[in-house]
Amino acid sequence: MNLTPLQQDFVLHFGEMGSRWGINRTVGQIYALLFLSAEPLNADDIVDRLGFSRSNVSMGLKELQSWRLVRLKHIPGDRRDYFTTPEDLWEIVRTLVDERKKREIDPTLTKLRELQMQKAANGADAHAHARIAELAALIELLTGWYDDMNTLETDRLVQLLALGSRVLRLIETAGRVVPLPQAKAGKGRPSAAEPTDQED
Amino acid sequence: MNLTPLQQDFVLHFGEMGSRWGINRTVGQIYALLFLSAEPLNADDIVDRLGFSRSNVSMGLKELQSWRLVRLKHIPGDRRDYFTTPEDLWEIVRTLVDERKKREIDPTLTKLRELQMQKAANGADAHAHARIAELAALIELLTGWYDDMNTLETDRLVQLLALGSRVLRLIETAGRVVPLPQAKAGKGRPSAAEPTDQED
DNA sequence: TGATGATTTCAGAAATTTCTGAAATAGTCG
DNA sequence: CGACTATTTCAGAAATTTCTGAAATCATCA
Repeated sequence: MNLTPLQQDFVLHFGEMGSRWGINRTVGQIYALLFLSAEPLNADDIVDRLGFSRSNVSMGLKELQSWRLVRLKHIPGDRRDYFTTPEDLWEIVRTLVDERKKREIDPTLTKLRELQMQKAANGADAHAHARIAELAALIELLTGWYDDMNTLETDRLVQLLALGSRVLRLIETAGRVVPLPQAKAGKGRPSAAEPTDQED
Repeated sequence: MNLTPLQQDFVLHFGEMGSRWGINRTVGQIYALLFLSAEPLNADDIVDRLGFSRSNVSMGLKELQSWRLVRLKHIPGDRRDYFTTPEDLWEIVRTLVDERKKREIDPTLTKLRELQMQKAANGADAHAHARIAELAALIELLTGWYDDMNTLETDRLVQLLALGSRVLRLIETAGRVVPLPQAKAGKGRPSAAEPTDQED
């Protein structure tokens, strides 16, 4: 390895963590290396620094490209492909969440809707059907929220995140001026059907 | 398998998806089965319905317990352990996110802080240090937001999620009455940086 | 077109994870 | 205590995933 101690430490950590996420060690290390690197790297650079086989690096880069997490660059007069991560960290986060949602959530939501269709003719499976409906509603609420937040500009998003639960107080203030729309819960506990401007 | 078609379809799907999440097929199927089941099941019930070996079910249940995703119940006059999932779906979601945060995010945040400490005496690794600081700030923003939201009651949380980005409009309304605190961004890039000569 | 070099593919090797049956352990009751 | 049942542990088998080197493909340039 041809890395500074800082780089090495970071890269090894991401290799380890990679397996807790759905990605393998190689891919994690390649991404970590690219993430820290000030300038684009080509596949052989990565081979030199991480010591994986050329083909493994090739596959790792392909995997990262399928996640849309790396950018391909070209250096004039050099035929090789160079890779970087996006400069903007928020772009990385958005891509990561989008892809994970697409791979890990959307198929399940599709399946749940499909299962909801096959309503048993008799009243069998009542409990299972109820549970599935509840789960589908909850996932729809969460993904709907995410899709909505994802339309915001980063600056706005960061403002909102930094506010955290304090938004509630502000909303209540606003609620005294503008009437609030009623939240439609995901079959959420028969408790709340009352006015929104309650205090705690 | 001693399952209705609905159960079977659901259980098999969760087995498949399990591997996209960090959990294996067995554990996914066991959880799916418990999730749909109207009454608690013991280990042998699970063996009967899913056809795994007894020891595999034992390990799967242990794994689910380590995630705090199942509840242990006892039936009077029966020595065996019975398992259920929490009735309240939101409790499941909260536990899931908490555990994933603990296993997948927190160790990285710790590592990043540690790396930030070892500031190189000379100005070496400047870019890497900058990138690490940026990443740490972003993760802190996100986990801070999460911890904050997690203190809310479910009803409140659902209201907020259902509102989505419309909170912004309400906040602006409030902002005309109460001055808003300024959000402190995670070193968040002045949005559109320089153009990149990337390709697809 | 052919030479050169970059990149990908792919079959099998290596490593890792999952799963099983058998044995060990733990707990309860008479 | 001893018989009985429930549960866990664990070494090795089976399955899956990752990794490699060799060969094939692709692209560029003279």
